[in-house]
Amino acid sequence: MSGTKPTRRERLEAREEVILDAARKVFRDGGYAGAKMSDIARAAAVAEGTLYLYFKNKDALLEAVIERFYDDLTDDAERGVAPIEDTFERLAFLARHHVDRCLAEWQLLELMIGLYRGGMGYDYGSHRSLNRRYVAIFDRVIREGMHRGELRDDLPPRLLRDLFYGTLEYAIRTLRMHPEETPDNDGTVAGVLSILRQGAVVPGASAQPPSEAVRLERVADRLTRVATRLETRLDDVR
Amino acid sequence: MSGTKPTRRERLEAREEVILDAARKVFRDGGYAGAKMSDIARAAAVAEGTLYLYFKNKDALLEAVIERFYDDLTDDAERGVAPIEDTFERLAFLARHHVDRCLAEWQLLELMIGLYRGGMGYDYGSHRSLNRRYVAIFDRVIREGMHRGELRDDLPPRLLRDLFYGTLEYAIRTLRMHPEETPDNDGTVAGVLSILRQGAVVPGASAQPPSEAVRLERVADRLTRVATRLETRLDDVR
DNA sequence: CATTTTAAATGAGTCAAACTCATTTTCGAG
DNA sequence: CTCGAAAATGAGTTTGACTCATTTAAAATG
Repeated sequence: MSGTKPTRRERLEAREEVILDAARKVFRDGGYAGAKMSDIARAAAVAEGTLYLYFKNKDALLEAVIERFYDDLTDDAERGVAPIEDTFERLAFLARHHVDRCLAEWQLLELMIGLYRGGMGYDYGSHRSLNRRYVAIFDRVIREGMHRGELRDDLPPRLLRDLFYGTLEYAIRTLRMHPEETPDNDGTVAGVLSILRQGAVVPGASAQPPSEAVRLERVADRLTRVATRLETRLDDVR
Repeated sequence: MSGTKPTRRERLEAREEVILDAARKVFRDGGYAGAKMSDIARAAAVAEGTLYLYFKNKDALLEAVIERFYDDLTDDAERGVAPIEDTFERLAFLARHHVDRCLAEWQLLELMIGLYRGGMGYDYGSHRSLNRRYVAIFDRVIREGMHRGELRDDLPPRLLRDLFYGTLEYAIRTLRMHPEETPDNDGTVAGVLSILRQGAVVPGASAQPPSEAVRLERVADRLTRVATRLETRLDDVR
């Protein structure tokens, strides 16, 4: 790799990266209005006009930045969920992941929401597809949970999604707004899960004194999981 | 009232109202970037410079508009909750009210979120106190519900608040983003309440936990379903 | 290797919109 | 009616996004 002269295309892509990185930083700590195109150009060591060769305008540049953020978020979520078996552990991971990442770069998140500030004839399309891919991970977990009989299947997944991400993002916003209070992300995540558990779970799966009924249900859980494993194996065989 | 010549102070306040009304309209259907100060001035039948006698700058004007929106929202919520006795009916009212109002003027809502777009050294203070007053209504309902023994009191009200408003606002955003799907506000509201009900209610206070016999039957059902799944798979393989 | 052609980069210049301020208008008190 | 202060005005300034004629670098050609 080193030693080979980069092709034209490679040079262009590298420069785009540089610009995106610079823009991300400037947007992150300046906000939309605070981020001047001239600042971004300087940070990327590029002339101002050059920015417009790579991105139509300031909005398009911000959108590209957000697209990258979203992509990273999605990839990491996907990788993180993959090895986890239990539905609730999966949800716990997704919640943690979302909160941690969004807190780390919450400015970008707010910017993203702000991008779609009314009117301005904006094209939601690209954001929609990003969101769809991210949210698909959650949906898959939910669907599988329902299929395994661990989750109530009379609730639309859409509602669960709104509840899950809505609660988390609202909590993040609340948190950023009252910085004097101690964060307690764990508390938030645990709380959401607790409500989901006792609110979206097939009745009986909760703690309590482990009655015979509950034990039976746990056995059923285990059998369900075994079945899932078998199914996976069968898929492999084929 | 009519016939009396307005005092100087009254005239000033009236003019401020006019400006605020104009600004609200222009912001609402132009968005932040789309709303030009000159448009607002024209809509208020006032010179551009005059705007700056009443509001320090564009941001301050937007903030004032939002403050009014929030105030109205709060007053109506307060009035609406007052005569209702039952905790869940109160929550249902608050949810409905929030969704309806926010959908009607969602542009303002997004603008509000957007106002606090990073950096720009903005003072969250005023928004915080607005939010506090609005949210206090919800908190009161929750606290009373806990006191009456209708709600679990091991959950922090803050979490319930994040869940309630977070879910609703996320749902609203989802809705605005996918206009092809049918709205179904009722569904959303009902869903949130259902989850709250079965997730935040003291067990036994409302729906009794199912009897052991019922649970056994459910377990049997689940096992049957598992078996069916396995059989299907095996058939596929063969 | 020299030359032509084509792509990429530049930054001075344009333009639009937020904001300022010297001037004018309005209005009430004396 | 007159004067002074408060309020309003809009032409002018400033700022920052965006354009485009020109320059520079790279690739193709012979």
